[in-house]
Amino acid sequence: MAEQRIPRATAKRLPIYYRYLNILLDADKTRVSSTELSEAVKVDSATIRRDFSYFGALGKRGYGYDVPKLIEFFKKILNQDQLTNVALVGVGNLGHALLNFNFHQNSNVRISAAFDVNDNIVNTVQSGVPIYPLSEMGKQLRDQQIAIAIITVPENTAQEVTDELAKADVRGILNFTPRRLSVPDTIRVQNVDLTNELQTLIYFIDNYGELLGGNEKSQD
Amino acid sequence: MAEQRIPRATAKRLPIYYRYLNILLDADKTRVSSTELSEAVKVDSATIRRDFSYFGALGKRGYGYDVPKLIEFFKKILNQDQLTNVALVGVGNLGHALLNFNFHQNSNVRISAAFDVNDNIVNTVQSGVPIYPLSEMGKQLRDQQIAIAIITVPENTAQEVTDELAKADVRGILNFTPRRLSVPDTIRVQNVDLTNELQTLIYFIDNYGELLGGNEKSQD
DNA sequence: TTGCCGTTGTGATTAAGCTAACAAGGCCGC
DNA sequence: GCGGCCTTGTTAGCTTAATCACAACGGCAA
Repeated sequence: MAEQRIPRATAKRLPIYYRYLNILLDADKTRVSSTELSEAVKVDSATIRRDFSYFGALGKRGYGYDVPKLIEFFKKILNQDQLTNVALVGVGNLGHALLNFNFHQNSNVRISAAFDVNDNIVNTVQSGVPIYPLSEMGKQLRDQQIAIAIITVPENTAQEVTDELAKADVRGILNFTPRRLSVPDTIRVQNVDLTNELQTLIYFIDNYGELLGGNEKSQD
Repeated sequence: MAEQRIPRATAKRLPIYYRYLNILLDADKTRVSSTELSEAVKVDSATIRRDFSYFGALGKRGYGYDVPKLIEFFKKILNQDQLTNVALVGVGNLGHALLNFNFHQNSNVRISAAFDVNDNIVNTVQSGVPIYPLSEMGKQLRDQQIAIAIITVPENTAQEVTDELAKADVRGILNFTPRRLSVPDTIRVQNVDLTNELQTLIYFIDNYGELLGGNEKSQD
């Protein structure tokens, strides 16, 4: 045990666990085993037990895990006990959809400010979120203490926008553009590349075929 | 060498390489080194060389790689030399955005059919794509020989829709819902969970901090 | 209280992936 | 045509992650 760092792979699974635990609680289930969890989230039960064990002994042998207790625990771990405000940069096609996307339903996150260059929407409120001109981005981010930005701008402006975000001391970027961003190492980038996902999927289908056995394992 | 199977991690990077190579070609660069590529796509140069080497000796020592040659090669590998039609299931908020999303700009993929339950849009054409009622899904998918589906339906209908897709012999699913789907092992699932991405990003920021060194490495 | 049963937590093993480092070998200037 | 230089292709070592398998241990019934 001894307070070691959580493996990256484990960290990526935490939100998945957290969400399913909440589903269980909604269904008034107060107890769950790693095997049962495994079925629902498609992660090997041993992996789940190991993941949990990084945080100490959360379960009881012969019994399983206490759902409310786990939820309380992960809520803190995942910072879900406080609201996180994020910014959206680029209110085009995809950006608009994200404004309407209900992040708040499943998590304690909301888009609290958006930025764009389009004069038709700048200084309006879209889906409850104020749209500011891009030129005010730095100021607003600092004033509102926003540390996370989602970027859905045209590919060719992505790096430029990123540089601005860096100046405003943003700490994390969720990047929907296909560009791989250059950032200082104070910033963490998470890429969501839709075209890539599709191409990868096509590749796997054409080349891995039925082989590789049950795909219960290894989604993504 | 000897015709082995491409590692999963490599496969996921192929579309990234492919895209950047096309950017190079557009800029009339006909030659590139692994080091140069490395900077652009944020992948270690040794990893790139290794990735390429799975496909044989594509480069020339002391020279680098021939861009057009690589593109031709990857185009075939990634099935980009022929159009891939995909279906969209669920034309709500996010679904609409995907209809407008220009997959075709960066890849030879297009959404050629969409399905929904909403009578207001069923049997209309949205963004150039015909919307069919969900009840016709099986028939249309078979008639149009569509093997890949994107699902952007409400979470609680996701599994149900998936089961229908399975019956229609779909081979791949790009899943935008937070549910982890159960599928027969003829189907490959790729999950895109936006809430998860954000939560993971938040977790990393709060817990990994500046440590971990340069983040040029290990995005996603 | 006792003993069986079920499920955890974890050591050991295997698998997958990344990166450093360098010999092999082609390019290019002279 | 020759020699130095550059960049590949690959071997080896290392790191991370997944999985197996089981002893430890708490719950629960009698």
